[in-house]
Amino acid sequence: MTVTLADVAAHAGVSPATVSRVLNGNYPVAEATRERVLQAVDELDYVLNGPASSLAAATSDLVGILVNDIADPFFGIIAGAAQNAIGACASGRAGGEKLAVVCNTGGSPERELMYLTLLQRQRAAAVVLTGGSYDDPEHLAATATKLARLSEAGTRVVLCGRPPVPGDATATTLAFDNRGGARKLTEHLLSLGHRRIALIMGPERYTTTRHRLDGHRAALAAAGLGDVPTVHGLYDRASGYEATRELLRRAPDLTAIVAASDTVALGACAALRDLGLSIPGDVSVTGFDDLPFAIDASPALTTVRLPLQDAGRRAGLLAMGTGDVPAGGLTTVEAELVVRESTAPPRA
Amino acid sequence: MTVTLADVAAHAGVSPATVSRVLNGNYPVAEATRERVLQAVDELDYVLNGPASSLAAATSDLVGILVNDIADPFFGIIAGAAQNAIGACASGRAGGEKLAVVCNTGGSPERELMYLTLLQRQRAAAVVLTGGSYDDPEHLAATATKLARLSEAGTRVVLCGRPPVPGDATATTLAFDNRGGARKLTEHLLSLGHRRIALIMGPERYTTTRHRLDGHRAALAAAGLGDVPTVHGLYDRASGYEATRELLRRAPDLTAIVAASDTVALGACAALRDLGLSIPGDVSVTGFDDLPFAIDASPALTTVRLPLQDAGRRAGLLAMGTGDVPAGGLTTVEAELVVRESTAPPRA
DNA sequence: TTGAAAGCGTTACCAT
DNA sequence: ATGGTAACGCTTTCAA
Repeated sequence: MTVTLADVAAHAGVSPATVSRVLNGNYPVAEATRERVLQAVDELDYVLNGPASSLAAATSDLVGILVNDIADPFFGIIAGAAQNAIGACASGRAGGEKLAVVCNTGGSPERELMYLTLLQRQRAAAVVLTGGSYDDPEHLAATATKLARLSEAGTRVVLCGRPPVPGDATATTLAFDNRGGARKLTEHLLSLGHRRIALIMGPERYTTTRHRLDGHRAALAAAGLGDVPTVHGLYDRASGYEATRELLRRAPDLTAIVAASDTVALGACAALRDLGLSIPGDVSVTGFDDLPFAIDASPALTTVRLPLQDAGRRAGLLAMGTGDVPAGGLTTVEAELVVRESTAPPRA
Repeated sequence: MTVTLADVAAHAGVSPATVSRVLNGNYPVAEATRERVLQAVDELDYVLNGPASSLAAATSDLVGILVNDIADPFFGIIAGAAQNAIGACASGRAGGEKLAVVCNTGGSPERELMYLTLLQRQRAAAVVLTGGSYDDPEHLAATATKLARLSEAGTRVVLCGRPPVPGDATATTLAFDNRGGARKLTEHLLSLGHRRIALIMGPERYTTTRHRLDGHRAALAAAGLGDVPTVHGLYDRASGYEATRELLRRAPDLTAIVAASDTVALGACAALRDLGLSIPGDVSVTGFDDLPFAIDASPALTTVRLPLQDAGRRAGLLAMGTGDVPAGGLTTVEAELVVRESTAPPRA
């Protein structure tokens, strides 16, 4: 029925082993034989049987990239960059192509574990976890265990913008400086003269949320300010919308709002619009580079994308183990918040 | 080293065959045996070997969802919906999960074919193609052939918002009415009084671009208007930005611009901002529901999401072959453009 | 209801 | 440089 490697071998007048070697390009094969085999492959329209190959080799060419929300461009950019980087790693099996795929956890710990199990089942070559994680001891332990199993089985683990796993040295970690980023962002707002600032943060039990909150508070404390109005929500547009209305109800005289992400900021802007507040002027929202008040829209976009793509590229390369690993093994890039500063003027 | 099915069998005091049956839940197994096996699985922390399973069964639980641009929320929403739908198909027992993954083609025909080959190699259970395709005879033929091969090999093929493949009856098609949508959108702008309209379209050789262009022209012709300023670009933000500057250079008195997608519209707005044109007032941009001039922001969001999610849900279900297929076998949903009407007033 | 055994298509080791 | 051939771990008839 379907064409097998043996068929190709017969057609080319060589042994299956030789065909395998040609396809994988790992062992030396005479140029003449090589061409004959390749031609046979072409003529028979042969496609390697992945499962069989993976079974025999005890590894597959699948790379899973886990994201919290596939509808959020933030993760899209990271995932795309990682996918490109991985695709560029033309090394390994037949054709060298890795199958880089994106898995959407929806921010659910259960789904995350499910995907990890599914990838483990596939004997994935690597898994890349992106974004913060739910800061629950039980889930953290379960994840740590699962990642350890994956490592043992030969799957490379990469953490991108996600805190390192406590007792694990095998995972490659690409950390974002959420705390430092949040601090700088807040300092920036303060330097612009803002004093009545509010925060729309992510879910309370998220690692990124905690770290950023630390940073915000540090900056505020240094400026002699105490706690500011804060609302916790999801990293989505609806949360930004609701949070903003809630914040302005509680503190109508705000001059600046910090949103947890671009998508959240979009919702915040929609709320301001609905409330009849213009932007800029009455209230500034920081966190998104595509809004009217962002002075340097184009440069900002570049600024945002470069570090992220670079992060993705590195994550991809590290995932493949082909190199370029900084000496420390741990890279820190600017927090996303930092590169999205808004320079909107305070109200008065 | 790693735990195998045989190990589980030994631990449970049954044969490998029985373990397999329990795991797949396809054959009747005595309840007592079943529990014993499940317990052994648990105790040994056994994870099925996907490749081996796929090899023996000649099929895998992998479902590939191909998108043109993973950083575009439009595709993110579709992909997420499809993934949810597929995940919800908990057909069997602990082994019933499908591995729904997203592949980013970047709009490149070559990458699309590469991913299809990679999925074919994996003996994927299904592939879902989303969005328009490059309208080149050679590429179309290559894709058609590849999809035919996939079908033959037992992989279900679903086209979501993508034109049907000419000589193919096996693929499930979920079509978007791009032509009708574009027509209605244009009519809407005309009914608001706009006469100086410009178009930012996608790549010229894209199927969706052609169909939409047809619709726009039909509406314009019916209103006694001839060709309007038109620029072709990619479906991304930068294109929207450049195209808008170009259009306003050519026709400074425009009152409305139709963008090819939300992302393109974002770029258009950035350009207007940089040119010192306020929104709304001087120029209206249609195509995005998150901008200040969109009157009914929240309802619009709902309106947008429901049909898309529904589309995704159906695509997923069809992909799994579990049902709910409309009698005709072919479903038509509103074009994305239609549900994103803007009601911004014309300039004067 | 359960067990035994024959594949499934590659890879990799061992010869040659 | 190439061929022969055991694995690889599971599914699935066929028997019992």
